[in-house]
Amino acid sequence: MWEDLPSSKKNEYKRLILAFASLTEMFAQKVTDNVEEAAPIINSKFQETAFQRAFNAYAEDIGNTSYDASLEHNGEKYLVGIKTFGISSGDQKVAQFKAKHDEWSDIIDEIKRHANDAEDKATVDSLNEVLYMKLARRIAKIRNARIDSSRANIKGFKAGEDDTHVHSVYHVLMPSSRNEDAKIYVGETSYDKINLENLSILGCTGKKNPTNFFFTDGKHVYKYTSADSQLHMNFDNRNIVCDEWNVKYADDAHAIFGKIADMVYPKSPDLDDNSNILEIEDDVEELEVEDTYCWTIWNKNQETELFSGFNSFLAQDPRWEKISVKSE
DNA sequence: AGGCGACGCAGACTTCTTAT
DNA sequence: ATAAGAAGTCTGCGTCGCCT
Repeated sequence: MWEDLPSSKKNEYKRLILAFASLTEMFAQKVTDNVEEAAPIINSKFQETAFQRAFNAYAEDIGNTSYDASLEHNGEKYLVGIKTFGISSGDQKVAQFKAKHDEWSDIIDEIKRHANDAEDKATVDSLNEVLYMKLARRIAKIRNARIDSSRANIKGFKAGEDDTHVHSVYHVLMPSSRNEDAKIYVGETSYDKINLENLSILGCTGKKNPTNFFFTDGKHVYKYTSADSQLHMNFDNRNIVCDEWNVKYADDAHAIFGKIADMVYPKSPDLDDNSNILEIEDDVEELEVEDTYCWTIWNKNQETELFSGFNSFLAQDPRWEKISVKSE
């Protein structure tokens, strides 16, 4: 998809994303002295709207659909899953099956029991191979059903089941890590149904976690973690890069936010106008005085001085002469 | 050898939407 | 109205490797 999209739109997208990233200083928690060390910030919600705006795409992430956006270009239709994660991060969550947690708990329990007797990871894997496959098939079926229903519900255009001009892709932005040159990598990989015909089990993630395991359909490597019923996918980050943007950090991100504040909440001239403030005050309901207290502030000779500790600053004011004359 | 930081995993939390 | 499910995000903790 990416290489086929018009560069003018890609540039607009890039501009928006880099604008946000340039303000990283304001979001980086741990790098205060040297901003250059920070990893560029991408906000995923911002990314979604920026993408939709730049490419005139339709927002699809309504009602828990699998795809975030859809767009059409030169007769080709794209269903797009949008993600952000660090260039050196690991597997990403792609789906969740909480509703199936109870239904699958028997299988999970059995996997655990097998693992208890096992000496090492290899034994866990071989003892559970069949169960892993059983789960993997169920996971794949549900995942595929969701993708199908999302396709059917696509609002942007009619996507026929056998339409060869419909492509589904993951479009991801991957910020560089800390202490690297600040960059954002654009990545793209296929977002297809899991191929049920070609499933193979790669084994558990570790001897201690027998209920979490890897499997593959030949196209992608998936991982299922039973505790939260989450399906993860390996995006092979470095190998799906199709573009690379250099990020420049703003000299004074703070000031930029200040300007935004001024634009959105302009200092109203009305508020500097006293009469207006009086008007506002008039709107406030008059409070009824229930009790009053007063006390005298006198000096050690029990005399009240013209200037006490509370208003002594007035004595220094050259205007006091005039004021005191007037009041007399 | 020991201390420290980076990293990755697992799982919990948040937000939104839909089902009941 | 309320609960439950889905996706997205955050965080604690263990591990590993590097530096002293």
